[in-house]
Amino acid sequence: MRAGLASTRAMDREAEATGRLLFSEHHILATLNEGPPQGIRPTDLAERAALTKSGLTRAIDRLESQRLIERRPCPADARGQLIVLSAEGRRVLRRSAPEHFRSIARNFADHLTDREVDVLTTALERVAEAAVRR
Amino acid sequence: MRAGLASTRAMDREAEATGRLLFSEHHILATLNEGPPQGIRPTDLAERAALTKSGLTRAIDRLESQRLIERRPCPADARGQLIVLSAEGRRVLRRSAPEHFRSIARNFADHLTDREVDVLTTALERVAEAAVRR
DNA sequence: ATCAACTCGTTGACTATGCAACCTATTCCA
DNA sequence: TGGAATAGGTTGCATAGTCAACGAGTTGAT
Repeated sequence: MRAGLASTRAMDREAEATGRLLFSEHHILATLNEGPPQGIRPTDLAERAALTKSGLTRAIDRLESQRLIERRPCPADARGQLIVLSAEGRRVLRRSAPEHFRSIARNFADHLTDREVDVLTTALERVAEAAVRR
Repeated sequence: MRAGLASTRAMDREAEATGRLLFSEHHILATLNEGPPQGIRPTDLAERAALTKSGLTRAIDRLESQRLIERRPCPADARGQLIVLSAEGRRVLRRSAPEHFRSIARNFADHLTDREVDVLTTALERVAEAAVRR
């Protein structure tokens, strides 16, 4: 927990200072970018960002007000939506990415061996899956 | 990050529901309990809890208002303080601990092999040390 | 076909935490 | 030894996130 909290904070401080996307913002945009072109449902996005539904609503609000994403009605379910990356969002993501990854390296990955990265990835993925499904 | 966020949230929800100490509260009291009897300096405590100075001030405020800890003047440095676990704090910690550890097991450790626990511990400790020192 | 139970996303109210600025005490350099 | 720089802790203000309750839409059992 310490590692996650302290390194996320360090990365966000750097991002703020250089005008880049915050860690969680980058993560949401990247998830959208890698998803299907029609968009992703907020509930799915919440799971992948480890946010609650309401937390995700606020995050979406912020990103939408910056015109980085769009809310679209979901044709398959009138309650739901599809969140889509805007052209501007894609630009900002692309511009942010290189320094974002360097920041992850500096504040996290560079302190680990390749083997440790492998173990962490599979092990924590398992923990996250279990915790999210509750 | 997902694993840490989601499992901490799950544990805090359980703790709230059963009237136990929250994860971070337990961590602070346990750190005090394991430290020297004269107490621990807030700045040290902040590092061990991955909080900023101001975040720790607020956490201390809350625990003090519940009479679980005490602020004492620090004889060696008139600017500083020593935070000490109160008798009541020790009682509450002891009472909270068993279910706290079971909750950690359910929401985290049970999903990992022993080897994974070893790797995570040493690797993430290294990351946390590096991130905290900034 | 109906209606109860559930799901989706939002909102209000609240909490934890961050940063920057501040005051006080300490340290260190000239 | 005097004064600038630094460190310890608190505070004002801002923000992201939580939970519980809600309205609207969907599902499923009878």
